[in-house]
Amino acid sequence: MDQVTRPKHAVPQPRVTSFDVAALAGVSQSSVSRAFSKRSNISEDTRQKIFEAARKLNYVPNSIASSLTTRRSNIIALIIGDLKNPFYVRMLHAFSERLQAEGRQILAFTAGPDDDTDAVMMRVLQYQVDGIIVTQARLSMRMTGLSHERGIPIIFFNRYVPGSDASCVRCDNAAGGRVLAECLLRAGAKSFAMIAGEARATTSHDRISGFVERLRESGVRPQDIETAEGFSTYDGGVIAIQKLLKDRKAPLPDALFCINDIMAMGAMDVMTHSYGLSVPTDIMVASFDNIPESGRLPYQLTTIEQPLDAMITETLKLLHLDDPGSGIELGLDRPIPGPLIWRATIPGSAPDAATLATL
Amino acid sequence: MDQVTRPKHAVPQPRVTSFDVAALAGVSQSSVSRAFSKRSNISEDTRQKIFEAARKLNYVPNSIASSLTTRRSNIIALIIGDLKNPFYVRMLHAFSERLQAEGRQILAFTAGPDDDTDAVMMRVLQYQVDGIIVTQARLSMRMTGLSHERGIPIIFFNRYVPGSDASCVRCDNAAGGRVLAECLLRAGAKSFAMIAGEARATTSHDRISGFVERLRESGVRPQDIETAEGFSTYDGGVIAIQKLLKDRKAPLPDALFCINDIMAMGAMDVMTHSYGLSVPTDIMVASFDNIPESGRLPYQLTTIEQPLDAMITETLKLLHLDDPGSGIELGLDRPIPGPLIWRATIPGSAPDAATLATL
DNA sequence: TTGAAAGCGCTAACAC
DNA sequence: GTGTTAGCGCTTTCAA
Repeated sequence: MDQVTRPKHAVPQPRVTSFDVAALAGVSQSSVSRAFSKRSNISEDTRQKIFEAARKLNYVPNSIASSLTTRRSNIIALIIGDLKNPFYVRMLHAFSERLQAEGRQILAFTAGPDDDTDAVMMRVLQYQVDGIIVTQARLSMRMTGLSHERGIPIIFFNRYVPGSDASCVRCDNAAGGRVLAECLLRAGAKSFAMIAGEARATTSHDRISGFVERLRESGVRPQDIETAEGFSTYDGGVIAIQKLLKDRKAPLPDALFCINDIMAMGAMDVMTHSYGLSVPTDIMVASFDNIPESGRLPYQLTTIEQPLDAMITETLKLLHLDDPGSGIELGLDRPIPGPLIWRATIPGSAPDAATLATL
Repeated sequence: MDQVTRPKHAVPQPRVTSFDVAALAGVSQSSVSRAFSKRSNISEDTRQKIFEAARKLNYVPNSIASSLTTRRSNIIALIIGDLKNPFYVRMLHAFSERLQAEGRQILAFTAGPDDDTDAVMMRVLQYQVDGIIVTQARLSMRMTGLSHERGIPIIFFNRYVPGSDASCVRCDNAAGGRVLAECLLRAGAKSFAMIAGEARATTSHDRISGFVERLRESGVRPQDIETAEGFSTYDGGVIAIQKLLKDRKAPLPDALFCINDIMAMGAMDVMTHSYGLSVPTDIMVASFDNIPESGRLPYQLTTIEQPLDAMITETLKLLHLDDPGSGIELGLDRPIPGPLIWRATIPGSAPDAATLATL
């Protein structure tokens, strides 16, 4: 009775291999292999016989072993910076579902801004992944080269690295910036504040430059455009708006442009709760991403949606997962337009599509 | 000049193997293997010689091949339901960092509530992972059995499956529920509403039962405790509070207990923006998780923190990643107490630790 | 400390 | 359509 109090342990069984299944089914081992692989010459009859034997033995093919011979692991590496921005969470989830549906899985690698990305890449290469998706992190040319030499394609997702030989799939950020500027202008805004992300981030840079470009075209003077940096996080948005508002003598700008929703949320929370400001009455707000949070009651953000599904489709296309022999195209850039999501942070109604198209 | 307009393609190079390195370094292939493996008998001299050759050839050990012989992949499967709740995002990120620091990676598997979890598990087993962490999904006994037979431990994270032979690491939900009840009681609450999660979720069940238990002990009558179900999502919280408040004739309950922060946020947004209610003046709120969002200006939730770091440490301990031969202990349950995070949704100040300890 | 050789479990020619 | 056989790139005895 003593046994009951001791923790129970599982007893590991010897591994069941395709040889065991072959023996039980009375066929050769290679037939077992054929039975479990798509489009291979095997009679339905023996296949069933094999499946039956496999079921009896609880046989599961060893994908590690098969990767070794086929040189395909069906694993895609996803190098992710951090998950503070819900957009990247959505992205991760969507990639995982899409890939899993086609029999592949995501191997997650984290690379913070302070981490040695090259070291992480070496780890990635060890795992013999079929492709690499990089968000937020930056990669040295040496590393992209090593990866490409091995036939492993790299896609920068939502991050454009000028001069890199890795390809890039991203939202058309500059175009979105122009659209948002136009919306604000039409709603009557004359003076502007912007909360940018990290200066090095191309995403931030492109959104800002499209936005400012359109403003300039409409005759807005440089002194009517203020900027603060928000590091693309909620807390960064909070800090940036405080810098903009604290001890302010000048009148409030008419409109605030945040380069992503999460910073807009931080900024709005501060304006609403610490300064008693109303949006859009006191100040209009526009941003980017259309994360799920942006539609919630306290925010109702007018924003440019990142066309996630289209971006993922394009990424998977560039990855050429199904015909690895085709060679890796280098340095492709795929900007995808994102739709305007009109909500409540800009007064009035959305410009019609025709108008926006001419931008 | 025509070439310039054609897309450039990377030319795949033949793979560099340990044999190539051995040849260049003038040693045997097995020495190369030794050089790259921890604690192995090799002179520092030849090791350096080999590293040098490896560097010249850009050699990276093939971990797929090594997994085949060692039967260890250094890959941990993480089966995740969905990422709508930020708590699971934090968890994913924290696991990934902790594992990566010790030379392992996460292979992500998604299993929605409608997916066939057993089919997902078969996929997991193919990849020869060293361990499996399951959140949100439920697993059949057959599958846990198959995994354990293969020597692959399974840990349910933040999910207790009574009777399962897989072990479980979780927050002590019932204790947290009691603490929150006590806080609300001390703040003067006499009537209560609760927003529960899915009925089948043990997490929700335990939090609710601890909460109600304490209420009963203090003489609160059953008719003074209302319940609505919120499916553990933001939108679910919104719907639940609307059901509770719409066409309400009875007076408002004194306090609202939500079994997680994300639903509390949905409920608060509705109460604030649609009903003009103030927290905690009109109604107190308490919840669970301490996700980063819960500390933001519009919420300031008083909540029980899920002790994520401790939970992860315990999970890694139960996984026995470093001594796989030790056998898998079955059916362990590790409830870990979560600290009370006192903010602004309950008036007054927090009960002292001594008081809470006696609960 | 080092090298030779036998696998790990599977796929893919190649014969039959 | 099926079986035989030679690897895939590595780790790990076993001898030297």
